[in-house]
Amino acid sequence: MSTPTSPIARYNFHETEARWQKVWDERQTFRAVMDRAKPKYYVLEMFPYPSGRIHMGHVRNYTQGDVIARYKRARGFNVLHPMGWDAFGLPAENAAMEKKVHPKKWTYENIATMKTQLKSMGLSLDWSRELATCDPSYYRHQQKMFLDFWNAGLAYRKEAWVNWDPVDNTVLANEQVIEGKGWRTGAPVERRKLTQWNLKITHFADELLSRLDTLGRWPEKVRLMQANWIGKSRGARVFWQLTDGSGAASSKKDWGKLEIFTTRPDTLYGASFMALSPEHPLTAELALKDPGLQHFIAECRKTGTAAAEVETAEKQGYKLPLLAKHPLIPGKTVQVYAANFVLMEYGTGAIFGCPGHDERDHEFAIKYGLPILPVVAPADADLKSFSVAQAPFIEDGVIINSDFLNGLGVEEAKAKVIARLEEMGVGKGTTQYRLRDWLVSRQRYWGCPIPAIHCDKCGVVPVPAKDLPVKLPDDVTFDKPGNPLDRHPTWKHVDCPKCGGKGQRETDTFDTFIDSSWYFDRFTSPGLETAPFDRQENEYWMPVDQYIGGVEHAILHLLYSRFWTRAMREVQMTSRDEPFDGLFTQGMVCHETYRATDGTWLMPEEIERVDGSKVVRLSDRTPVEVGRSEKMSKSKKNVVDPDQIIRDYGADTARWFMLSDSPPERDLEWTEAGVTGAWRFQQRLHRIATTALAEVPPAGAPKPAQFSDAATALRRAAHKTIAGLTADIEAFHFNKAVARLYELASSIDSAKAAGDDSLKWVLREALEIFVRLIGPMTPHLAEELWQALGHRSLLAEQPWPLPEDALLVDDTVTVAVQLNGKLRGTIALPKDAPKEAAEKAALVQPDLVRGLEGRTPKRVIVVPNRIVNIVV
RNA sequence: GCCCCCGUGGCGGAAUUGGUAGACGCGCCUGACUCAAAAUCAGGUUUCCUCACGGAAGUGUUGGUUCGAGUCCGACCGGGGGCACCA
Repeated sequence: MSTPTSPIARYNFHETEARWQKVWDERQTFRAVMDRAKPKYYVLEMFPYPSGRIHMGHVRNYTQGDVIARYKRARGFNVLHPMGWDAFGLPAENAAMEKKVHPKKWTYENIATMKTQLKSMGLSLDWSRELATCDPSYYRHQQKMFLDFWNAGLAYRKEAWVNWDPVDNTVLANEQVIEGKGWRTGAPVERRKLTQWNLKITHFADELLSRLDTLGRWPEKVRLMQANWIGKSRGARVFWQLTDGSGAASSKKDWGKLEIFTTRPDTLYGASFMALSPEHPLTAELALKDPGLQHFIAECRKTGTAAAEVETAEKQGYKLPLLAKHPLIPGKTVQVYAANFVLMEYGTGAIFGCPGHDERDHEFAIKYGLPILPVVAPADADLKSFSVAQAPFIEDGVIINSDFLNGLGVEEAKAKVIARLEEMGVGKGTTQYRLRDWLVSRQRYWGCPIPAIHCDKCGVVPVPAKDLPVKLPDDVTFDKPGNPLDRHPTWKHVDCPKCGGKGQRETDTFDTFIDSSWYFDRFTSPGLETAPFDRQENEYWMPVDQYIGGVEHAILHLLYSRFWTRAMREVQMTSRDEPFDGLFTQGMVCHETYRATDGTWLMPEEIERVDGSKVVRLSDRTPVEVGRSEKMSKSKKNVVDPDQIIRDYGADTARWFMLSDSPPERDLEWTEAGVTGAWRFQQRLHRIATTALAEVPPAGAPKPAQFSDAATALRRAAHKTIAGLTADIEAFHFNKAVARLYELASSIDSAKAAGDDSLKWVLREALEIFVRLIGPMTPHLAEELWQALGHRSLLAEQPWPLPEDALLVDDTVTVAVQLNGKLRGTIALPKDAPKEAAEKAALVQPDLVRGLEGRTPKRVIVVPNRIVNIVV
């Protein structure tokens, strides 16, 4: 990579960028102070994990946020734009094991490095509010909130089958298992039965779902993903009386009622079997005396949860010595099975099988030779030939073979059967959610300690508030796998706060997603020791007006944060429901991949393009295979270091490139050509401005009474750019904003003022507008030019320019003339010319006349200021 | 399997409510400057026919609605994302 240089390139970005960063810093330009007289605007980008160095994804994310922050500041808002560190997490522990460096040291060193890097980008951040989640002054409040939630019944311990990541040696929340694999390690998760801490996110399931509709400034896609994740289903619980089906006449045991959940109570008359989850308590009870069942349960457990395995896994059942009495058909009983496809975590862990109208039940019934009765038929079906023997019918239709439901539609039948079940006391209409409670225990060291103490006598006891924070011990070892806290010689041994007897600290730590579920609240009062935040400050600044981050957090982080806010509301810490008013999800930064002949991946700087198309390896000139553009990742080496780009081209160039061309929500391809293009434009701008400056009148020169045509044209261009660009920034159309700025730059560049004094004045006006408009995007260059224009103030503190409305509309418009909808030519008309005039002018347009070939128009359609269509 | 999004020049992408398709940038071509190169500046650049004027076709394919479709509707093809034995 080489820096393009030229004798004309006088703009020294190195010196300039450092100088203005220092000025902003010293003058605390971006410090946010509560001021009720001013409207506030809270801009936040998802805070980084301090992994070592910033990457291009950060550069893109923070550039976008900074454009908004600087723009809103110019619009008169009191802007809060803070930065912090999502500092707990496994990579720190992995580094400890691999590099023998303490996680704390590793983390804080990374923070220092990355802070320097972020500062070199010239971001308008209020660094006085910086926080790190691994700091006890942060997590003490988190521990306190957890105790409050616990007290309010929102946190609890439960033994359950959980997802275990065998590589990271910890449990994972449901949201952290992607296609049956751990979200970080990609290792297939294992099932383990453990007692773990959970947060009751399901308590808010309905609200988390219904409130999505009110998040108007969130991407539709994210709301949809959350809605699917919460997964609301309407249906019924139905109670089936169990009886002994073993054939033993003497058995008198009362097996009680089996509760099942179904979304299709309308198909109850088609029931042919019952199925229990292998993990269902009743299955376990029966297994005690049945080695065959024990074996079956063990086999089911072996099958992984990976998508591929589940897809191919055959339906397996184990016949239990039980029959279930049909709640609606007197005298009818069906066989009860344990079945591998029934999930314990959903509904009641038990189902009724209706093979006629469910694919899984159908497959099961075929395998075990169970009856398949149709109870729903298509409205137009011939009932004599209609059959579900080959395949289930799962669409809407008309109920048949179902007594009092016959003839009804599916939805009507559902309502009617639920009413009947409730009447008879054998069922109940219910709503079921797919969402599970949030499992927050992690068997790891580098996280926030869970403030609980286990006592043999008192059970699990909360750590008293006065003893917070429960600090992580520093003296831990990483020489063995497992949780260093658990094997620490002294840390966990404490007295029970309740009885004073011997107790043991909880050695699990919190899921780090808790840390990021309230940091935006902490930014409103970062130094406060007595509480997570000051209520007044919090109510002034929150909610976040614009949140920006990757779509990969569409469910995890965003859903957890929405939950945490509600949990805080439940314990009267806030009255707010939602933390993020506006959300924008930015695309990834991609780059081509390169492979050497031996198959190894190559870094972009290890290759060279020859003759435009051929690519060779720099070191030995061997050919290189160019792969498609993919997300920058260390494993494929297609990464470009932001530091190097900023060093070679400057922060403004990096920022400008990030905003150009690609719409911000889409993936961006990083190319060398694109960067040099952005760099050249910075140089060109500086040249255009300094050249024009030689001609323009001084700042504050009186406005001319009259403008020449050329001057008016440039004024129009400049003022239209203000209006267009303002709308573009509001709509996150940064690529279009950039295109407008290119156009205005060209207009300024081509304006030749020689002898035209009004144009000279306009040249200054246009330059001033231009410099203000690029301020949010390339702040250093803008500040430099602002000063060159003769201002002593800081551009960062200047208001946004407003367009003169009169200059936004043209006197004449170009109207297209069409013949049968095809363009023939154009005519110039005064704006808002009457329809008759437009029609008259169009009918004599030469290209149209030729196209008409003497035919008479049948009809003429006139769209004012746009089009005249002549139909023959 | 279910749900959702997207297909526009060589490339990234523009295109209010249906109303002049290809803004702007990159790349490429030609020219100017230069001993030369780089940089810079000027012009050109959807395809086909034509010296030109001009004309024809054209937004994944296909059918439809309309005076008029990149935009709306149907079917299909291709790419991407989410969920996934959720009863």
